[in-house]
Amino acid sequence: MAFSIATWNINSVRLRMPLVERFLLEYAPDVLSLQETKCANDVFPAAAFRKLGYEHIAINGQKGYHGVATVARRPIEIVERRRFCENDDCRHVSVRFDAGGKSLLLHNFYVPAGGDEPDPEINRKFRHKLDFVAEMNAIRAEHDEVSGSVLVGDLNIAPLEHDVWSHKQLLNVVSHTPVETTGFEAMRKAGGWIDLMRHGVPDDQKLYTWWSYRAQDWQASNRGRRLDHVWCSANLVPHFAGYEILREARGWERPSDHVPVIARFDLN
DNA sequence: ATGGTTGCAACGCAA
Repeated sequence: MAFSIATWNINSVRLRMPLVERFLLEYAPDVLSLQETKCANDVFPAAAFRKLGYEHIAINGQKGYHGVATVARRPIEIVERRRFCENDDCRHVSVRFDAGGKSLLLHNFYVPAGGDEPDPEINRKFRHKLDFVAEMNAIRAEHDEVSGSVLVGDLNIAPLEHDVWSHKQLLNVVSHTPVETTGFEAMRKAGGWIDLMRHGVPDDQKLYTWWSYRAQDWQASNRGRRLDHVWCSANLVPHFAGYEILREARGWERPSDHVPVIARFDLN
């Protein structure tokens, strides 16, 4: 049984609902996790998702900032909206659903961006980001014979050298500093998570999911970063059937600065 | 070396 999970930082779900519709109609993932929905739960465009066949919706939103949502064609059970760093930011929602005889736990994360100054002593947003990633150590890739875990989202860190357009030039830029990338990879491994976007892909192959709005021509300069991720528990790796970074979506009208990533699995 | 853009919401802040 084939199924697919997509993740996309949409940068305002209400503003970009036409792009979401286009994406769902063309690619029809079974499950879609969104980040930066930027709206409170009572104004989330649930009716539009239902009309597109995504009748099962788990949201954790707030007015104006952050916010995550997972929508699905199949029934999903909301598991948790976890708080991190003892504040009320809406940055996580987890759901459980059945797929091909297995019960899957799907975490959807929006990790703090961290501001511009990569010094936790003078930049509280960077401190918050480091603390948030440290707290993610509690999120483990739980699995047994009948269950598995997937973690997706905008994690706002590009961990490997070729996850950015220039390793050297970004070493002191928030998202690729050694303190971030080291803590990030340690957290991932401690949790038992597999980085599926690098599974079977050479480490020296460039992978980007985000291109800044500030470039004059994002396509020509191609100064991207891999900020969006798909992880899973080890027992799902044999069922992984490949993935796609939807680069073209960066060129759609009024785009998000992130593009969707679609991961495919085959169970049974 | 610097500044470049976008969204929210209604000013500057977050990204």
